[in-house]
Amino acid sequence: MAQQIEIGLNAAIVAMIDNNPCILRVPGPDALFADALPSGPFDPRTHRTMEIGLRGWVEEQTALQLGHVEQLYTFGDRGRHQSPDDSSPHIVSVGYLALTRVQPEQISALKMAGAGFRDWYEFLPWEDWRKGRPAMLDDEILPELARWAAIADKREHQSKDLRPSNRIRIAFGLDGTQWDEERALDRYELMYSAGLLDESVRDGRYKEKNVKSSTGRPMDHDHRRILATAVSRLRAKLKYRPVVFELMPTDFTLTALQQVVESIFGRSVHKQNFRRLVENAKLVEPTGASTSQTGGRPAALFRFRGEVLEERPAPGLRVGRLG
Amino acid sequence: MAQQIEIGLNAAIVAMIDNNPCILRVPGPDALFADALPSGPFDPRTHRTMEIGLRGWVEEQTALQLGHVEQLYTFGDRGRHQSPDDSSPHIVSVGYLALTRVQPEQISALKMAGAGFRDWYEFLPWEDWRKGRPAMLDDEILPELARWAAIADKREHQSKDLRPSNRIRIAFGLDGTQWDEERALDRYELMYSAGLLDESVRDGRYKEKNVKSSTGRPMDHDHRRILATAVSRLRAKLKYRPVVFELMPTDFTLTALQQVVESIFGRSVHKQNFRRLVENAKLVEPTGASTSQTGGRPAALFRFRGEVLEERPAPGLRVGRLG
DNA sequence: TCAAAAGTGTTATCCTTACACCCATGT
DNA sequence: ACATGGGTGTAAGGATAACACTTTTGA
Repeated sequence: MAQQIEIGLNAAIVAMIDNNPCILRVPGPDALFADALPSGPFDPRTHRTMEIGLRGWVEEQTALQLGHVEQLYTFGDRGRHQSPDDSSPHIVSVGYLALTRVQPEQISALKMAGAGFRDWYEFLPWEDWRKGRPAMLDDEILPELARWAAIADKREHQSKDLRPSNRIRIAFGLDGTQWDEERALDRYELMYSAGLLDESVRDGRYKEKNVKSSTGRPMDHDHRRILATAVSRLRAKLKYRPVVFELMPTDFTLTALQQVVESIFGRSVHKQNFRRLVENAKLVEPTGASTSQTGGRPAALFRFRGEVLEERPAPGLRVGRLG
Repeated sequence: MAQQIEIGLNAAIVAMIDNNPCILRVPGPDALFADALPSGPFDPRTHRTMEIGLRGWVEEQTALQLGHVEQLYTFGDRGRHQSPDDSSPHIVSVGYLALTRVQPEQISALKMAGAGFRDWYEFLPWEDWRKGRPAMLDDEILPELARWAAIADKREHQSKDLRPSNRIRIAFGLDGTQWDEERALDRYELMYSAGLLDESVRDGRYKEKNVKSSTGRPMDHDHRRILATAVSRLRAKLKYRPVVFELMPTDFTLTALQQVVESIFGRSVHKQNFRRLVENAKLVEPTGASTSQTGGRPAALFRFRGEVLEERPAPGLRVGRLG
């Protein structure tokens, strides 16, 4: 009668390494195929809430101190990840985004345990526009998506949802519409549906991948989807909450702050406007010190001015268009 | 080893009745105490995804056609709703927001089954500013919140989160900060923590309610919290997605549209600016007909122009400040 | 003719965007 | 002196917010 289910908690744990956004990966059960996100069960007998449970096993297994933690989405994912030997007992999984800072010695400790941080753009390479529009979009992704859309449009021609070709146009910023970095999840899902990802094949949706070259590293289960959700959410959150600072050292230069923001958004931002924004929002204060580690003129050091949280209701980095 | 858990799906199903936002309520298990949100189990054997499961039992039990459905939040809520006879077996519950249209005959059918729609402001009366600032805020809620904050501030004085008095200031728009209709959830949670709600007492957090008069109808379990989440989410969503139209009849006057938007936001909006907004966004088109049902000059009828979905990436009603 | 609601035209202000130039240090 | 990155001032344009008045019906 009452259906019994097990809950899995999966975390996309983000830290900056050399001003690049990295996520913690562990070897997947099918280790040859793909990485996995760290995950653990939720046991309501030992943890009062799921977030406490998550913090518990993460800090226990990785010795990382988590800062901001945020629930992303819950899915009961039968139909996905049906490996023949279905060793995964949990049917419902809850995805989380977590932010942390990481020290070099922690990195080596993790490495010995087989885990480690990896640049999130290795999993989602089309999301990185910092060096301009990624060539793989026009070379591989968009042509194949267009081919798929032509078929899918017909199949869904009377659905009341948006037709695939339009979803693609909006998600990928085609004809007139512009690229919106927050739509990372939409892009992932379209590529999954169109058979452009290793996961599309693994889940039995396609016989073979519809594109020859790499479309980023795959992950176990839905983990890459969770990562795409985390990327979308973090990119959106930055604009109205000062969460970036949980990824920064206590003292930093404005350029370093800008680089971190750019690396998360996957695009460059306008230097002066960025600075004015940070200044007007009173998000930081000068420490008084400066550093000449950067080459060129020494840069003033700043720290996060935590009091903004108590002053303004939504202090974020509402960065504008391309820089 | 593997902890077995049951999943409950709870839906805040919203429909407009006489231009007021109403939610579907059913008699709670503890029927004398409070209403409940409709809820049902998730059985992965019969439903591929949780959303399909939800649509399934809702349409089966209520004969309502759901439009937009959106997951809100998942909580593993031990510690809440510990009724002495804990007859509720599920420990994890997933909250959903769903929009629907309802006909008079459906209302009577539901009434016979003991269910029915109720104005959501009966549950959250402090959220309705359409007739000005609700008196209960200054009469009851804010004084008691201030008293609680004085104590709670001390207890949490070294927490790195915001102190309660500041969370109150931001959530309720005190000194300089202005009321933000999207913070309905924050407000609910603060009132719950401060012992202002019947739920605070029922859950054993307080011996008695800290305020004599009514602070809105209580609900079972976390259901009023889910409702507050739904209100927040719908208010936010309206601004960047044209979901209002799922709550409107196919043909409507611009004033009716404005009233629906106002009733959801719980505040009035500026008439001309609202109209210009709707017009500029090309969200509607005239049907050609007009109605004189409204008293006064007949009003032109409009319908939703569904093509905007295919044209603009984020077509919503970015309504501005107070009208 | 008057009440009640529909419907329109215009201006001030601020925020976003874009532009180009000067400054301080290490080599 | 020159390369490198740090740091600033200012103006154009568009979106937002605020304003008050005219029009068409039913009673």
